[in-house]
Amino acid sequence: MRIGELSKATGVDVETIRYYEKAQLLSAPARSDNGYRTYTQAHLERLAFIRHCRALDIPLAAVQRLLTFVDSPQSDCGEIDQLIDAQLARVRARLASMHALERQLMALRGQCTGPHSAAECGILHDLVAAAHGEACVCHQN
Amino acid sequence: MRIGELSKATGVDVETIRYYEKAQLLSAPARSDNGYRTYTQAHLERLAFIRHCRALDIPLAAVQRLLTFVDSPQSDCGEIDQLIDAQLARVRARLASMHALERQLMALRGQCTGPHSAAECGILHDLVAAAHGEACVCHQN
DNA sequence: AGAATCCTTGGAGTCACTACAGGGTCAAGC
DNA sequence: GCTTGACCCTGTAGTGACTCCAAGGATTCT
Repeated sequence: MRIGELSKATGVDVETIRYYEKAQLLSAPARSDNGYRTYTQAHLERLAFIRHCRALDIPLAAVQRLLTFVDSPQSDCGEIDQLIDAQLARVRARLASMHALERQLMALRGQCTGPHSAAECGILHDLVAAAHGEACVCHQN
Repeated sequence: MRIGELSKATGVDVETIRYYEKAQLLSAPARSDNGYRTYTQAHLERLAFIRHCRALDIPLAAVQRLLTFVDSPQSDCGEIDQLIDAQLARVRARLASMHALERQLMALRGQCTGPHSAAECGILHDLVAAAHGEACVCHQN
């Protein structure tokens, strides 16, 4: 299978596949006489594994760790749990701060209703007030 | 005020302040005889404004647009509204995908309960199954 | 005087790609 | 045989918003 076919089969961009090879996530495939990469079914599965992990927003370094577990099935799975837990914690922390952000932006957006000049804009006023250390609607609590 | 004092006054890293100057967000300050940057109160306020926007996760390019409105109070504020709306939309889109992510990771985490080998690990099993195109707990729906 | 702290510049590293530039290879059609 | 177009190769640079470091000069404290 050439790189274009692998790309179509997995939906992963050709450049991204080459990037994974350089980043040592995908083993370098055999080359045909003309220098083209020739992939096997094993490569396809490994790539699908990587993309599935990435769909879960797992960093590439953690994906690499997970791949070593795929390759050594006898090892203890404790670190796998830890990796997923860490990822869950990251996602939850980000989620909480994004919720706060949404509230803050909504409060800020509420400061400006109709069309008028920047000088009269409640949003800008609020952002400038915050810069003076004064209270702002978005960071009141 | 020297850069270290500005840094302490605002809680912004010295390197970040220099970065803002290079990125044209903060105007280049005067220099004292020894070449040290000398900041004014106006710089401090501008920096506080930038950081407040960044706390709302507004991209630096958008912050730069906002700063031009601070400098020209007579202009129409329509674009300000648009900027905040765009930011709110970005945050909400990210929020939705992060919620989905949390659900997926929780389902995946539920596959592994006790300590055992990687070969028996439900998490790894699920990730590999997904790589084979089979159903996985995390992307069932 | 020496040490610690501060300041300067410039460049590289982070993450996970993405986008070229400048070439080589191959199959189909004329 | 030649052109066209799709594919492939390598290597490098860019993205955003910093962060870190090296190598040196200035200032301040003891």
